[in-house]
Amino acid sequence: MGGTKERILLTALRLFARDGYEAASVSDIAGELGMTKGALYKHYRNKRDIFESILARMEERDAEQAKEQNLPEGSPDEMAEAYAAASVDDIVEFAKTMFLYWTQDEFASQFRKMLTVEQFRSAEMAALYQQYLASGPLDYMTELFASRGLTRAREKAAEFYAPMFLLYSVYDGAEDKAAVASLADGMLEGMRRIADD
Amino acid sequence: MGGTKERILLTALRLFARDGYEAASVSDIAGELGMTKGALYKHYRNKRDIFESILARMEERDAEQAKEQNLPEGSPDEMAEAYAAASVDDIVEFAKTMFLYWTQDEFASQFRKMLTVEQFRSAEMAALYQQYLASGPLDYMTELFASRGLTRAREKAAEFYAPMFLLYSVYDGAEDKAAVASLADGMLEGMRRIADD
DNA sequence: CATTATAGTAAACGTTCGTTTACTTGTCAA
DNA sequence: TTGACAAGTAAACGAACGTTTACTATAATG
Repeated sequence: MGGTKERILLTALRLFARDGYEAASVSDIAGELGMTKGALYKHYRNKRDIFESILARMEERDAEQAKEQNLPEGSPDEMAEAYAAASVDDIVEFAKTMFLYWTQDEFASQFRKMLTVEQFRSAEMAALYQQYLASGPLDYMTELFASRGLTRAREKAAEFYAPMFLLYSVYDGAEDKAAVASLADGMLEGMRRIADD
Repeated sequence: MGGTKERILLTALRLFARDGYEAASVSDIAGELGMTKGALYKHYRNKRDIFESILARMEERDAEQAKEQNLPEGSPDEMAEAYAAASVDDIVEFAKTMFLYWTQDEFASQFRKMLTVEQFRSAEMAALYQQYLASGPLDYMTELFASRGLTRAREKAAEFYAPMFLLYSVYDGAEDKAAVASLADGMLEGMRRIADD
């Protein structure tokens, strides 16, 4: 008894992220793990089952991570309180953590790529992509700024989040990934002045 | 003799953008066009030939578009001259045109989505994605600001281009696309102050 | 009018797909 | 020691894949 089921999950995620769900075959996944495809079916009912386990895993991780941050995921009332209490430094720190999470964390990084390549295939995938990576974080940061009573909250949120979002893509294509990471860090440092108007 | 070859190209692009190259089948493409897959082979040698015709088409369009703008694509010397001559208003206008192009123009919009979903499959696709949509435009705008003698050119370029880049994705997932387009317009208007430091 | 080219169909080719089946092995509990 | 279970293999299944072939209808050309 080993972490075979886990290894299947991670390998499938990596191939789904690179090739897309349809183009990544069950044989490919099994081949990468040095086993035959028949063995996969001892651990998952079918290919779709692996995919949905990945989505479920991300949901778990997301819930855990929200608990570790003090920035909340709870009821509207709780959120409003925590928003108002958040300093600009808190927000910058939150953004840095978020960038490192989606670029450095192996699972999150591959999951982000998978959502990127699957987003146009169904309304469900489009919604998840928006929620995790596009309008979701943007709306979140808009609330963050609005609750602090700042004007032009939406524009500020975009000015704040957009560079991070762009740097995800630049990071993915970069040879020197460390350089992009430090560029992102410097950029976020510079962001502290956005809220000072 | 009709525009059958052209209709195949556009339909294939739409399906490659939605499903990815591998997952979009020759039968799917033919089915959308109300013909059998055998007919496709009277116009293209094989599936890959359709894909490469799409890439070639984008290259043509890109060259034409560069000619229509007065912002150049030529030798380093020409570029430096034109950069220095470009006013901030020119840059804002260029950015607006660019946003409309990648969201409203049918071919460009689908091509952008196709690159997005194919970018992790090969180094060639990764390079094209970077060139057309990520580090390419970012480097271009960095040069634009640097040639005008502005400090922090890279940061300014990112502040300028990043919101556009984010809004591509928000636009794709939006129900009210007109609202996102006008948000983008307002945001670019606000960008005129970036260069005033 | 006969011929040639074009653009289509229908069917078949060999390969790969996701999935199932029959069988083998090792481990561990009764 | 035996028997059940877990985790693997190899082979087969039908369906779908990209591609090729043989054939048909239509229209332009000598």
